[in-house]
Amino acid sequence: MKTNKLCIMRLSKYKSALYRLKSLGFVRIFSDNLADAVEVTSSQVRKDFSIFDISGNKRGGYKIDELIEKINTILGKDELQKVVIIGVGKLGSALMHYTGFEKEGIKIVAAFDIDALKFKHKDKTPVLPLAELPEFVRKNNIKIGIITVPATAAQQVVEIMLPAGIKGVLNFAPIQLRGNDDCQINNVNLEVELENLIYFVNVLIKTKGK
Amino acid sequence: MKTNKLCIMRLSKYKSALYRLKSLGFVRIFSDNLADAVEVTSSQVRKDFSIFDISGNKRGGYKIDELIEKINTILGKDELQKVVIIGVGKLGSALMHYTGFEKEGIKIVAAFDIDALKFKHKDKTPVLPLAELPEFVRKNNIKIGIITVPATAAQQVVEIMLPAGIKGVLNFAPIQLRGNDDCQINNVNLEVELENLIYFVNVLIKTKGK
DNA sequence: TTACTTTTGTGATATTATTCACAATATATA
DNA sequence: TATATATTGTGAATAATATCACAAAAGTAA
Ligand SMILES: NC(=O)c1ccc[n+]([C@@H]2O[C@H](COP(=O)([O-])OP(=O)(O)OC[C@H]3O[C@@H](n4cnc5c(N)ncnc54)[C@H](O)[C@@H]3O)[C@@H](O)[C@H]2O)c1
Ligand SMILES: NC(=O)c1ccc[n+]([C@@H]2O[C@H](COP(=O)([O-])OP(=O)(O)OC[C@H]3O[C@@H](n4cnc5c(N)ncnc54)[C@H](O)[C@@H]3O)[C@@H](O)[C@H]2O)c1
Repeated sequence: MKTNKLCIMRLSKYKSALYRLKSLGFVRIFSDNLADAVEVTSSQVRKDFSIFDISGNKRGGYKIDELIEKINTILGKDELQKVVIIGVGKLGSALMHYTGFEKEGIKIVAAFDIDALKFKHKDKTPVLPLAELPEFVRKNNIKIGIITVPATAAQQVVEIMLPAGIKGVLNFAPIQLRGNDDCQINNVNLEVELENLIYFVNVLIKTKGK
Repeated sequence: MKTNKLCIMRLSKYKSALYRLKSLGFVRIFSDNLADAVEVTSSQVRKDFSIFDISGNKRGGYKIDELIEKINTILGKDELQKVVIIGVGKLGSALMHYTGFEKEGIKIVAAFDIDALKFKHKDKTPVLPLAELPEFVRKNNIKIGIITVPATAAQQVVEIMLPAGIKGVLNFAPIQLRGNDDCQINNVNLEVELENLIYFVNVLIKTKGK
């Protein structure tokens, strides 16, 4: 089964579009509609589905509920995903208090910091000393961590997370982190995102003549 | 000149690596070193440079300062980029008070909201009523906006930004926004990023046998 | 039932991105 | 100076990804 990152990202987007379409009263959907919603071609949608043996009905399209179910299974969303955050600063606390992840079955169960002023042992989502991370992660069988510490601290945080058993990291520090074969590290680099946008806006302005 | 999004993103990453290498005392650099820093192949690095007619010295590599300069020119970073934020909630204010963008020549000059409690007319980076956005954007010749409003409000915010002259949008609301030919909309969808990570972690765990 | 229409599912094809591989050449060395 | 060596720059080859295009199936209508 050939899969790639972009294809998996599209599956997420299809799902999100499906929830929206469902809430609008749709029960069945065609590859065309989904394509419009996610801004890809309809053959892209069908090809993606075909990779995962998702099939619909010729002429009848796809049943939204079944489709959501199937995509969730593929994405591994059968059970609640527990996630920890390391670094409870501006960005870390925004993410920590964001409720939008829960509807996707993602729950932030704890956060960690080295600044004693941030500790909140008794909160619903506690903020704990970084030193307690390994034990917490092992006890609660956590696989995923979000890094929102300064760039200078990020690699050293990874070195603590790996032996603790973390298998996936979403890193917001603007630095390329090194994992190992047992751990997938994805980076969200907002500086890079903004620079990219600026480049294409400049191209746009130039080609359109202001 | 053929360019694509990934290539531009790599340029940003090269630049960021170059700053780091420079601060470590390096003056010249080889495609190999950059490749390591950004985790791509050295031929990828050279190919990217070749697309933009960036050339080094056979056997002598590239001079870091010149390289940074050239990349900045390509990325359109000759002058300070002024950016506005719409939606001063948890995420919006984290971004607004983040100082890391300034070292990249990106300055958040104002933010907008509809909640009167958020307004800060006198702050260094003011928070203004959304209604004032068109005038502010025109007067200050702003081209880039960051959207951090709830998904339900995001499209309507775009409709206000487009006629005001915004040419590039970085959208954090988990919804596919529609722009037009005059405006580039890039999405940062953290739900999708997390789901993607979860997928690949599951694959990893399965293939490695726990 | 039959004819007609719509939409899927997927090989074949086209496009795009990456890597290979090596001639050209700048630098270092003796 | 000549020789050896490392590194670039880039076409050609390969790999990855997306689109095309159409037969097959399923629904609709008469
Ligand atoms: N704030 C933003 O909007 C934004 C935007 C883009 C990127 N980032 C990146 O995200 C990261 C966090 O940014 P921020 O603005 O929230 O920073 P911040 O300074 O507000 O917060 C950083 C937090 O990390 C904690 N910390 C420091 N070292 C630690 C360690 N070794 N272990 C655990 N915790 C540690 C600090 O105590 C602090 O609470 C940075 O790498 C930044 O570059 C932030
Ligand atoms: N907080 C996070 O960590 C996080 C993570 C992922 C995605 N997001 C997305 O980012 C967006 C913002 O999230 P948040 O947690 O900061 O939300 P929030 O509720 O804390 O803030 C939203 C802000 O937008 C303002 N607003 C609402 N409608 C507006 C309008 N029409 N014009 C201008 N301002 C308006 C509100 O007054 C509020 O200040 C949401 O779309 C959310 O889904 C947030």
